[in-house]
Amino acid sequence: MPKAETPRRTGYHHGNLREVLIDAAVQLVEEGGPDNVSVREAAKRAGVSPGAPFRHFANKTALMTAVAEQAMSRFRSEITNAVESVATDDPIERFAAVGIAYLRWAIRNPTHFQVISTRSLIDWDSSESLRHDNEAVRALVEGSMVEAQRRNMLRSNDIAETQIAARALVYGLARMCIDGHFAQWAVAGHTAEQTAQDVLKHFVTLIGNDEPETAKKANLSLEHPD
Amino acid sequence: MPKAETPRRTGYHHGNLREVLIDAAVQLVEEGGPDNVSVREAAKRAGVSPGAPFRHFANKTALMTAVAEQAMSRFRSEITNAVESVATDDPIERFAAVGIAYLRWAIRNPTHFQVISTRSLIDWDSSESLRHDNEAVRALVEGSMVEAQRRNMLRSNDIAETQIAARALVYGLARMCIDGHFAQWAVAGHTAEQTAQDVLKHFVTLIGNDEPETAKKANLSLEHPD
DNA sequence: CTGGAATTGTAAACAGTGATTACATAATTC
DNA sequence: GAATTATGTAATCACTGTTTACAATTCCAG
Repeated sequence: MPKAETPRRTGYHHGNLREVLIDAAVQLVEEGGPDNVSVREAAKRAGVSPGAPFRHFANKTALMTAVAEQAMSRFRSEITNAVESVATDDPIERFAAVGIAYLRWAIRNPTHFQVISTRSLIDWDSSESLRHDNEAVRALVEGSMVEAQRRNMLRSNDIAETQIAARALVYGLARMCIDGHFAQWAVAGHTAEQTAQDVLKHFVTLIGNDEPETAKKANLSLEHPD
Repeated sequence: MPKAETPRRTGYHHGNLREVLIDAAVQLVEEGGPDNVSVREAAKRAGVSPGAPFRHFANKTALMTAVAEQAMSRFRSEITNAVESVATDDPIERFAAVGIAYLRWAIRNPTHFQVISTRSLIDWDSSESLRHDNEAVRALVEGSMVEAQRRNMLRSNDIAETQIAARALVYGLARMCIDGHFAQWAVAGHTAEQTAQDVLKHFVTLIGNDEPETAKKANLSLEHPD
């Protein structure tokens, strides 16, 4: 990732400070998680005095919210791209694609996922863009769910509950990974990402109307998931 | 809750400082979440100098770990009590009881649930008691799962994946509540706790071998769960 | 008992934090 | 070109976790 932080105009005024501060904060998040971010360090990396950031962000939370907006935008892109590049129009497969892309991004960008999902770090309500991107993902899930029901592909007709269950499952898997509840998984030969995908697919067959394929006896040799 | 903080021996030595500090930290967690805890404030409330706590805890994380141990112990108690007071020996009902007790505790003690589930706050690996209590809950789930499979009550034979899905679902529901992903739920007439329970029961019927009761059309009128 | 050792408190300091204020400089606009 | 506005600096405040040197207390062996 080439940093877009060429401080074009040199001199007293930075000319680009807002974006450079966000970039610095992103970098700090990547280096050591959300707790590693400090306004002062971001200012230092931008080559500016400790008070300068407060001309562009009301407080630290506002800076973190800007970081979250950027992360959320990429998160959404990855998911929408994934579901658009799915060949079939089978709604359940499309739903699975959303979940897989979701988990993939969360597990590969754990610190950023933490930023967008931990509401105490950011000012969720004040950000139009955050709500908008989040709603887009939610609508994607709901759309495939409704279509699946229309085609009578679901086991239960209560798609509201199925949908919440789906979101909770995916969110739970993602957070269990980033919160470190899965220490043993990698050891067992499967990566966290692979395991999470398997569990998601398992769930997808559970909600489906078809009888599940005669249960694979290969027990995945997952021993003691936390 | 009567505080157990009568500083028995007055004078230079406190005599009870370790426990009083934990109590103060617990109080601070209840007042404003984990971020509201500061070692100095805990010391002040214990009537002691800012450096004193470090005679009993190597660092702030160690103090938070002690808080987590207390919370985890109560969390486990509530769950084991709930499952023991379940009349039937139906393993699926017992499994559901675990999940319901889990969600009940998490939603009613959100800040403490945050402490025990956010690994960056505590030193999970160093605490025998945390791992022990956690393992007890996990074993409870696994036990009912294995028994359910033995009685051929499960739709899938892959109980490893079903079990992880169950944990992820419950953890996801709990965290979505405490992370504030459910703002609208309470508005819709149902409490978060009730909704989470419904979704859990929905999941339980999904993993079961029986055909689900002809889908309740009452759509819960949940509009836009985040 | 007594006296040294271990325990557990204090006081002061350090570096780091978010945030505010008064002020200076640069860019913008009339 | 002058006034206004935007955006930087420097200094400062209150607060944080943590460490250090020191003092008071308790404990245990002789």
